[in-house]
Amino acid sequence: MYKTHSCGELRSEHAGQMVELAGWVHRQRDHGGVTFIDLRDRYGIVQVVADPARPEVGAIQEARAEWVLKIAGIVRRRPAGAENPNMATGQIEIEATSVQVLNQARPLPFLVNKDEDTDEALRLKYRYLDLRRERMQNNMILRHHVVKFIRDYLSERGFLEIETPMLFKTTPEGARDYLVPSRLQPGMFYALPQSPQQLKQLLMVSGFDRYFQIARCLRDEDLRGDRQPEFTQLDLEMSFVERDDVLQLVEGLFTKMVKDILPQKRLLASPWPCLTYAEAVERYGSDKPDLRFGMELYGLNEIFAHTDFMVFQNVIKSGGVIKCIVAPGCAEYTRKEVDDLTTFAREQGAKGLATLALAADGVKGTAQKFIKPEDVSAIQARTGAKTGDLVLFIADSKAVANKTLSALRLLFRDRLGLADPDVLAFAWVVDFPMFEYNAEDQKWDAAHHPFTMPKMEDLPKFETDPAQILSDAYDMVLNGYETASGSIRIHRSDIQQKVFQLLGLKDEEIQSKFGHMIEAFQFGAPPHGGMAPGIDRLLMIFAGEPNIREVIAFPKNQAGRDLMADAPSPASERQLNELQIKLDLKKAEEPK
RNA sequence: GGUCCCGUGGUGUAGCGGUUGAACAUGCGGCCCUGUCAAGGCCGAGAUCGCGGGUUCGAAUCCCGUCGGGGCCGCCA
Repeated sequence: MYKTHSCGELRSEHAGQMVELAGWVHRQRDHGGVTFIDLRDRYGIVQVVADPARPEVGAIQEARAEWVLKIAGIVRRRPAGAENPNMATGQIEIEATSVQVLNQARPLPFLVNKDEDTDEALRLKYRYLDLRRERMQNNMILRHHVVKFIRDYLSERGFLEIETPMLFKTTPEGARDYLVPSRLQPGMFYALPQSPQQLKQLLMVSGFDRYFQIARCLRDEDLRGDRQPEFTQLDLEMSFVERDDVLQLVEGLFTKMVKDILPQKRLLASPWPCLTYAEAVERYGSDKPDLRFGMELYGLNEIFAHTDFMVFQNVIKSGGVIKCIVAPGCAEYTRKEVDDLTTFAREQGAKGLATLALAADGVKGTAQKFIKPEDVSAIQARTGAKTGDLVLFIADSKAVANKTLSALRLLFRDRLGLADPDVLAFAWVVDFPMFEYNAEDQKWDAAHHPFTMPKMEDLPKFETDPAQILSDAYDMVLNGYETASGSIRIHRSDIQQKVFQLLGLKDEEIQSKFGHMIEAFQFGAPPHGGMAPGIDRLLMIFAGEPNIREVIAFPKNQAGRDLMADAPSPASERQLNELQIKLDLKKAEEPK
């Protein structure tokens, strides 16, 4: 070993000990006759001091930031008055007896001893340096603690961790698959798993009634701040359980996790709130509401039932809704600020935005002249809007009104600082619809996935009104993010057939794509269900990071590229030949 | 596929039509300095303002295109 101790562990009680340390030069302070180095490893930082005139420690003066040193020396209490209360090791220092340079370092492309904003492309290109920063080290350490907690918690409760294949089968439903060509079966393709969904259900058929896996999932869709093409889920599944058994287990897991490893965070409520999908969408316009603040949506169709305002009238006539939110203290918004909100609303799909400003010197706003004074009073009574507030109306289809007002609600959350960053507002959203109609393809899609159990009492609606069928699907939401999704699964092959048929799959297709599932369910499949919390997204929220990349060691950028290794990259002629693949690139650029 | 924003020494920013021979901080190099901890002092090097084209007497600054990066919509069972 190069070292007897870590840089972070030394304290007053080590005083007098001979120690050896190895680490990176965090900072160097050269005073001529005495030179200090802050030596860093992942456990912390300790001050090393030496007189560079002595040859055996002379290297302390040559050393530059991020050089790798081995230090031998004596731990001693710092002289009175020279202690540093801001450092964990600030009571002591190492009086070096030997300073050995293990490796030099070129000046870095950016400073790692400072948490300075740096172009993210540069950070990603030199990710291994970026990961030296305290912020990223902390994120990786937190990630380890979270995953370890999960493994311990579930193991103690009888869960088995079982691995499932990365090379599996493409499925017609859901996200776009990453395909992997087969060399041994030319022209055939594996798919990388979007999740181990089918495999974990088959493990239930095998009798592993409590399974989990820290599973990598891959989806070839466009990226977002909270979405990477490969991400990690806690995949778990249980047999002989009902919905609330799964919810209780997961709620218990995260409640204890927060208590044990996130002491700086507070749960909004325990037990967690539970909303139905319908309720969440009605009150917050979203199936993943941020419950850390109010600012709920209000439906105003009754108040405007007999309005003269043509825009509102027409929307009501055509079956749409008029809903509003109240932005507290925003009545004095300027024309430009309101225009910007309107632009924002349009970007979300709304046709426009009407406002009512309850200013101190009277009611103003774009809708003022269309809204009767008694209706203003009715709106205030309904929403609690006070003088000084700005009421924002969207008149549109239910879906557009909800989506737009939900986006506006989050805009005001950030603008007005309405949400406490130290609060974790976990909540359940349950009773999702089973199917959604896909107008573009004129067919029904599974809202969650096709293995989700419809509510038994809704089974007759398969023939009459699929839109009204609810399912035993549920989401865990946290601070406005969907952080887990799950369901009770279908374990009867007849119901599974029915679902596939409604989704428009032909019998041959069902057989070729999902025959193994249907068949498995005929060999004694137990009732089962589970869910899959997204580890990266949870960590992003736990760490207070603005995007998911900050909690992933080597993430992709928005274009799905790894800027460090420069992936993806072209395959060689030979590789393609072995796979019997010919490229047919439509867009000009040939790979070089 | 669409849309918006960003791109100035190694890094982070300022400058946004002409006293700017592009400024400041930090980093880098040299010298001085025995107690600092974002050490300090002095000196120095370092950017043709992502790239290409245009407008103009004059462009880092305005316009168009392009490349790179980010946010959002679509997409994400």
